[in-house]
Amino acid sequence: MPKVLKIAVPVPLRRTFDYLPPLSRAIEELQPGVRVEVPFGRGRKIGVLVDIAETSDVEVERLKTALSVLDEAPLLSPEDLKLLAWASRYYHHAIGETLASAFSVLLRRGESTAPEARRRLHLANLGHLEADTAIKRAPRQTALLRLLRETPEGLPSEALARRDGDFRSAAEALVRKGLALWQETPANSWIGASAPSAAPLRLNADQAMAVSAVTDSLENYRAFLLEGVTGSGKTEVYLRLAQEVLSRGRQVMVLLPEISLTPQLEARFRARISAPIAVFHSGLADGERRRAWLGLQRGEAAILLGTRSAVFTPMKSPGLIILDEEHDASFKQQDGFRFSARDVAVKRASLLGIPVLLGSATPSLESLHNARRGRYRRLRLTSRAGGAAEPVFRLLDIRGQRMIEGISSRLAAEIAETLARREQALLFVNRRGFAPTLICHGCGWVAQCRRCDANLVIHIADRQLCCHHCGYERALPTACLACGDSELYPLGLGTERVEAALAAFFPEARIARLDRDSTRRKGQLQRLLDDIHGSRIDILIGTQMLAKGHHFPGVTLVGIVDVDAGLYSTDFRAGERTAQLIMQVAGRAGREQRPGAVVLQTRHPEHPLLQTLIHKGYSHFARACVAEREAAALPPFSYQGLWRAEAGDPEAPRRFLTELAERASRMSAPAIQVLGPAPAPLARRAGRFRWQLLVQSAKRAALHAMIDRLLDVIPEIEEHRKIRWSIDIDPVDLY
DNA sequence: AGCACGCCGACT
DNA sequence: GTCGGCGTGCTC
Repeated sequence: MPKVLKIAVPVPLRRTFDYLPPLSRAIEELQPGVRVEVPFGRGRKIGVLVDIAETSDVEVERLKTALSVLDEAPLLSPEDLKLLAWASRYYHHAIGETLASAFSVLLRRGESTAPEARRRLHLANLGHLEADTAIKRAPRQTALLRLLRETPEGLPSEALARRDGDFRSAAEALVRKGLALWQETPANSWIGASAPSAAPLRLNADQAMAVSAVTDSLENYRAFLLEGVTGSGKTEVYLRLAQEVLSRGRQVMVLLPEISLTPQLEARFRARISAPIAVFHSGLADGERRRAWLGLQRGEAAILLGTRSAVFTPMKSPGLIILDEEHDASFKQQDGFRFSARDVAVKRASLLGIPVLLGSATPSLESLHNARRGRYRRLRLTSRAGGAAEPVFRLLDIRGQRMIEGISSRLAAEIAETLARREQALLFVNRRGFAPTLICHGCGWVAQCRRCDANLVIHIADRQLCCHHCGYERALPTACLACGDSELYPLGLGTERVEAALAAFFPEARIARLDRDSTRRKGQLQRLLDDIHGSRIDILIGTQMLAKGHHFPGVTLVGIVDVDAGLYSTDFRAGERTAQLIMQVAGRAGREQRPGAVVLQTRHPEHPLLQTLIHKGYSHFARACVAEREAAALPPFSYQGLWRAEAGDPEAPRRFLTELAERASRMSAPAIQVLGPAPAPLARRAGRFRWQLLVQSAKRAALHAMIDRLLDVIPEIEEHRKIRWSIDIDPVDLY
């Protein structure tokens, strides 16, 4: 029997496939972690060699021979493979797809790792002089020449094939005429490497303590929870540690919840660190992404800056993982491979024997609990660096108050005072659009989405009704679609409506809105942020986007227009999230020397969440919340897996999950609770009916064993083909 | 997931 | 008589 290659093929199947070694390469040279092209079905696929075995469960005559090995040396190290195998098992996700997620797109497609020659097109001396008239009959060449005159650094060759036209032949024509010339750049030259321009800041006692605690354990696995309010100087701690790790010749991985936060952090890292930084941002072309990926894999790039999908990127010699805003739900992937980048980061650090640092002003209850059990070491930054004052919270009881478009007169007065002091105000409204509902005064009809169980949201700017769940859009009707009455009213508040109201209140003020709609186009967010920093904005209205990371030093008043929306929800995590949101929004105020005020409009000023949070602080609130979770045996005191199922047939998902639940109960595992099936929170979305089944246990191993057994019996369930199902481990969105 | 095979309805 | 609907089964 010849040796057998165990290949993870990128298909949604929970097993590897066996192949005979290719004829081209001696088996002794093969190592797990190389990409292998294999015949699969009637096509070919790029898989990853995960193991070399003596025998196969498949008869040898049925085995196909691998076509070729794509890499000289493994692209994934044994530690990478171990991490990915763990993730595949833990999240019950197909091994081939799990492994594929570690590669950049081009490498996944089987393209070469050989560094491509990089060329830039530059203006030749002649090009400076030549009048455009000489080539006026060639509009492409004229346009390109003009572009080259505006870009002294030259144009990369890959930028010539653009969406607005292919300029490659025009480029060659200009080169032939001596107006332009190609310049080669070495493939491994990093655009990122730069001379540091900023000096390190002085550390306060807390920061110094945190830096030394992590430094002391750089040679071992250790998880740290770095707790510090906005402005307490977490970034400075990250920078010091990064420098220390780099000085030991190792790499640093830095993960952030979302891409809009990378430019700020990137700028701070670049100002202080001269080593090459590989940033994974959404604007990266496939080729650039491969270059960054290979730079990290080969150890040419020293720092990785990215979002959750970067957590699996192979690195040659990682020495530290930093994950900022660890409480943020966007670290959890919400479709397909539903992993938590935070939990994967911790696992990766433990497999590598290196420290991981989780930072947050408002740590998740999971992490606080881990700290309390001694699994994480807690590090606290108690004072605001630079001596800025803590914001002052004020509950604004709006019961019986006269409200105009959701704004009480007292809030309006506070905004007026802020503007009079020539300071900035920030208003948080957790919904984009004008109003979440359109209702008919004549008959009570409400505009609903035809395909979802949701109301249509009014968007005044483009005079449309939009479904925020399926993307459905229609023109704003002028009369009721049910009774024809023309008295239609917007119900509820969105950012657009608050913006319009404030524009009427404060006609002189410069008002800006920051939400997904106003920042859709590239560069718009940056422009808005620049305007805020440049004091060209007086009042800023925005959604969640405002709450994350951005610093607004000129803001001294923060208003939360409707805090009650977050207080009463069926999701057991709603309280935690609301508290985090309040603290995060509050963190935008009172930077630098001016104290900030946070005003919360509420009809429930006595609500325990608000009282505890505001008078005793987040830590206190979190402790109370953890106690409640313990009493109710909810996470982090139990572990959950959520089975989601959806189909066009309204009853099929329920029947499917009921069958699954019955099989689970027949398996008689006493440590397991099966809850449901229940309709999903949005029971109908984009025309599909959705149900879910919660599997819960205080014992993690028992939960996973049960899920594995259920996965095995799914093919026996009659309707399993009609249903699109998925399993979500450690779900963060239950309802 | 793809992709083919296969067996029943409306068309050149 | 065919084109094509998507149910079923398989991928080493």
